[in-house]
Amino acid sequence: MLDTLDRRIVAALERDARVSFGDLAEEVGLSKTPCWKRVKALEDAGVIRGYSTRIDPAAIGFDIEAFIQVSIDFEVSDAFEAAVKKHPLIRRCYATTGEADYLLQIVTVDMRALDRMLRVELSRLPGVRRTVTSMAMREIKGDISFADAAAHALRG
Amino acid sequence: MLDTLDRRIVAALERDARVSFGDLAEEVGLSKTPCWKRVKALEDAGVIRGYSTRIDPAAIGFDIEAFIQVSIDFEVSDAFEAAVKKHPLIRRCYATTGEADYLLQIVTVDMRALDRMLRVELSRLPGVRRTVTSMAMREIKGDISFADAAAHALRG
DNA sequence: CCTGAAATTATCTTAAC
DNA sequence: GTTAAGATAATTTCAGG
Repeated sequence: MLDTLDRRIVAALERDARVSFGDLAEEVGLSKTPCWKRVKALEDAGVIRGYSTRIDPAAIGFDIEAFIQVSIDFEVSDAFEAAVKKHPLIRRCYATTGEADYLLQIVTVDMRALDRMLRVELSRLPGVRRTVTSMAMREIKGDISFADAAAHALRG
Repeated sequence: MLDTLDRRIVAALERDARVSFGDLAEEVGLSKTPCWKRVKALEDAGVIRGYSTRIDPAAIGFDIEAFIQVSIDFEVSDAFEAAVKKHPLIRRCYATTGEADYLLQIVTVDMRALDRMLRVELSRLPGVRRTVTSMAMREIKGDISFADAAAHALRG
């Protein structure tokens, strides 16, 4: 699995995906060449899936976030999942155990748009039987460092 | 708000945060300098919060993901939230409306670690009264393009 | 598997238009 | 907004520990 140096590299890249190899190497205590090689190896191994940009939803007008538990007819689960992937306001979706079949996280600009999203768009996705909505009032924690998680898992 | 070019820039940066300004400019139909200026402006405006690396949890051994609805004593909500922020296995946390007070997303390496996480660690966080756990069996959709979401919100 | 240096190529950033 | 140019950085290669 990841050794200490890999975890340092991953942690640094999670913090700032655009750090230069020079700075990254210095930060993790390597010289540039092996640092570069490790990053490439992590990319090839699929540990690093890509580099992305964190956008502030509120800064572009998405003031409403909500979680929606969705129960469906499983005969049309493929069509449901395809529709979920296509819908721009559905931020994340997981198939879950428990009372509902899926957990969705969505964004909208306001309550009016949330109403429209639930009443008009979501309810008409393939197979949707029942939805239970919970508003996200505040984000306490956005995304963890998987490098820190890995270090914790090793210890504990 | 964001104009068409800004949205194209954001969409491209969400796909690949390490794209060169040369390629980015070509992709969005600008020359390098105005493209670079727009990116800086988006950073200064807080639209771009930073650049991060997508890690595959499964590739580093985190085979279990779960959502946990947590109800707490609100007198100790600050301590609870501080503990959540510190815990490496808590991936995300939102304060929510509904039956529970918070929704947590956690990762663990296996079921044994999940049991430990729930029974030993989570239950001992400040103020925790009740937890309801749901396993994430499969990720249907990871993270949206906020640029696409913004374009959708404008249209509809 | 590491270091260090050197050469090439690409990219960033600023300045002038 | 464009084009152009100097400063920086990325990437590859190689000799050596």
